[in-house]
Amino acid sequence: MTEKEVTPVVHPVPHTKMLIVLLGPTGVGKTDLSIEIAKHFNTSIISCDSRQIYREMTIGTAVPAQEQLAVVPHFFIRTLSVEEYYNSWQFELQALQKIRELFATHDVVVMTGGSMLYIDAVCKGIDDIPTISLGLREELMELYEREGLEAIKAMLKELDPVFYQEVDLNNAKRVLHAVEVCRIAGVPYSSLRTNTPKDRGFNIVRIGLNRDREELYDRINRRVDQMLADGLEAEARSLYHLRHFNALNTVGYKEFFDYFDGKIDYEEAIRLIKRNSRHYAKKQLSWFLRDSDISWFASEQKEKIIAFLDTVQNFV
RNA sequence: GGUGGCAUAGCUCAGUUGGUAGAGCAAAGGACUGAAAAUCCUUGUGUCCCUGGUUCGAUUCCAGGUGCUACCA
Repeated sequence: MTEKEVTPVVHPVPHTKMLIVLLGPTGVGKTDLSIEIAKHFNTSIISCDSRQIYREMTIGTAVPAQEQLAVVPHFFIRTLSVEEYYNSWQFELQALQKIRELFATHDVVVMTGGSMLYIDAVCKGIDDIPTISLGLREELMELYEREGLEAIKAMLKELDPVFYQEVDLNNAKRVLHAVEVCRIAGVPYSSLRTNTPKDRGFNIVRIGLNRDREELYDRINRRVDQMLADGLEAEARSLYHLRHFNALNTVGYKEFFDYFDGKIDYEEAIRLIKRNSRHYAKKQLSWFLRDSDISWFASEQKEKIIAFLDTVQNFV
């Protein structure tokens, strides 16, 4: 306490544990490297992937192979059914709990994946917001379908004029969600948004993996061809009856559903799966690149990355 | 070899009755806190094949060349 009087700045408790977050666009090569890193530090892997978490989807989500999963313990892979509701906040809670559990016996834990919001949820935290009831969601959805976005916008303007100014008013999902929160919480959504990262009590090192754009796209295209050879169409067909679940609003499946419905032909479905995967990769890069806390490496710099992580750990 | 057609964005092509151009696809950039592989926004890309000629002005008309293509030999 006397030290505090000398230095007015309160020093955070030195963290002795380190979470390595390996991130990057889809198809860049995160899976292989994450296993190497986990082996190097003799630890486990937290998967941070909003689709690999569903057990019914395997081919289309590029889940690590059985052999790879056997090398290092993986968590949050194929643990949920596509019929279950899930969101980034739940992931934040569960992943954090698992990470802390692992820290009891490990100094380092590896997290890898490409789900941007899920990564941020774990690293920075998501604001406390009451859980939305499915009843309200349906009620507002109905209103939206009956009276259009204008009606929902008008509600938001009334409930939360501050957020109304900030939000992308063309984005129905955002507007709808804000109204949901206001209705459930009884206060404006904007008043619940703190925009302050939470301290996790451990160090976080974020490694961004990237590679030449053309090469990345080529890998993505070829990976889709491999998925097709592995039976993606049959997998999609087996999930067709569950297509209305949000989990199946996923690249690789939704295009096949349109094909099954006769809306597009087979060639078009394949073309769209490839294109949408490329667009997804681009979108991920947009999100990650604006984050100045990420240390970027080219995908082939494996030794350099591990050396970098060793240095960071020794510093810790 | 002969005759015709074509040559414009990364691709497929449209167009300019002569005033340096536009669609689709591909692509690029961005937003994002409880649906996120979701959802939403923005953007164009150019020696109009080359060289001459006519013209105030040619991507457009004319001639020659080159390339591709079709048919005939």
